[in-house]
Amino acid sequence: MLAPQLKFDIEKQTGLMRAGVIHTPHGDIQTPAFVGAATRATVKALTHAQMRELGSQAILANTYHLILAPGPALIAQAGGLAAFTGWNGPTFTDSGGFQMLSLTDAKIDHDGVTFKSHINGDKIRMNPEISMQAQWQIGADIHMAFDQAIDSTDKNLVRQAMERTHNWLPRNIREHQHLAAAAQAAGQPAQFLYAVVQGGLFEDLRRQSAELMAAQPVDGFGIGSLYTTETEATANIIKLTNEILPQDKPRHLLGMGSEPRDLFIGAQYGCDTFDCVAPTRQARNGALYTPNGRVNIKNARFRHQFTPVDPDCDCYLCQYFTAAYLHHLFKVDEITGKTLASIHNERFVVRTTDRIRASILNDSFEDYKSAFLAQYYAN
RNA sequence: GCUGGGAUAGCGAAGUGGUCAAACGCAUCAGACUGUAAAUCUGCCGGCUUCGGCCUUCGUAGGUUCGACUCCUACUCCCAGCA
Repeated sequence: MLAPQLKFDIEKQTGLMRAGVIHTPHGDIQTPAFVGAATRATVKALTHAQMRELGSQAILANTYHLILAPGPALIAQAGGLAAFTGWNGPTFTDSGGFQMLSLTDAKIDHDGVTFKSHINGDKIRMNPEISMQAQWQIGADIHMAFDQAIDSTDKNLVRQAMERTHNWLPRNIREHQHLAAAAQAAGQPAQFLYAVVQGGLFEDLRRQSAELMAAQPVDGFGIGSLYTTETEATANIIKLTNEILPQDKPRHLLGMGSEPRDLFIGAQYGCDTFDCVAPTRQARNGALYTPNGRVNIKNARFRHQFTPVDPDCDCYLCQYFTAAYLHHLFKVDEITGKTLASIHNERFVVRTTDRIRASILNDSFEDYKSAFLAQYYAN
């Protein structure tokens, strides 16, 4: 019995760039799409209703965090992530690999990693099998293979992380196939696996990694460990990676989207989905995206601005509230301010990605890109 | 009226002879944030500055001392207790 494949239709392709639809068991994702970061099974400060209203199509939760609480078994009991959260739409999980980079207390070895819980000091052991099992219990539509994320310019370290990721890949796949077969036999919905390309900013390592990944029996690909501000180098890496990866499977650019130009770069060079914590994190800290660049709503100049943050924005914040009001909410630290700012930023990236999609479909991507970037980065 | 205690930068509060433009917290003013240990973190925070310093400050006015936010005197105001 062959496990079902993740269905991905490409509607239009221009060079590496494409617009398509990913069909998940919980609904379709029109791509390119921005996926909301819901690390602990919620997009911070936002309800699912708000996420839907601003046009979000999918969310991404984190296996490591859900292992800590409430535990994968409980989410399985609840019927899986989509049901547990009430989101009832397409979902992704990250594998826990990023926490090898983001958490200082992570001891990495050949088999996996041991985290020391920041909550109570518990040892949390993760490896490909544990991550796959946890992700199957959590039950997102799309899983990431357990990899090692790294942010370094030291080629030896980057190579080491890449080789570790490569060594872990067959274990991810084997465990995933095993769990997929069991689920299929039990009549449960399918879940899908993306393999993650590593190699930092080194072209030869990226090629090597992409070539290995391209040959795997997986449903799609993640592109990991790109955190640099060196835009051109990043663009080049994404491009050469996607030239190697098979065209008919979706690619997810992991964690990139702190800067709107990341979305353009990603889409232009063949990525279909993106996730990033920046829109919501920065929103909570008062940084709002506008077509003319980022603004800090806490700045004194907004105290008396009785017009919207962005008069042309169609989000709930800009439709109903002034910048002066949001400024006030931030100054007195009311939670509503964080919510409104998060709606605005999330809407901004979702809308921008939607427009990128539209521009691909009607052959105006270059025009849209240059106009957007010229305005956003004018100063 | 008496007896104690106290007055330090926007606020609160350390400092009790020199290393004090003055700890620390808050506020102010800015900055950062890329598969979220992030409602977090950083800088600034008397004035001027060629960023090396220079100048003016610790209720007010005097005094002691080489040197005072720190000791003495008087005054002003605040607080507590007693009348």
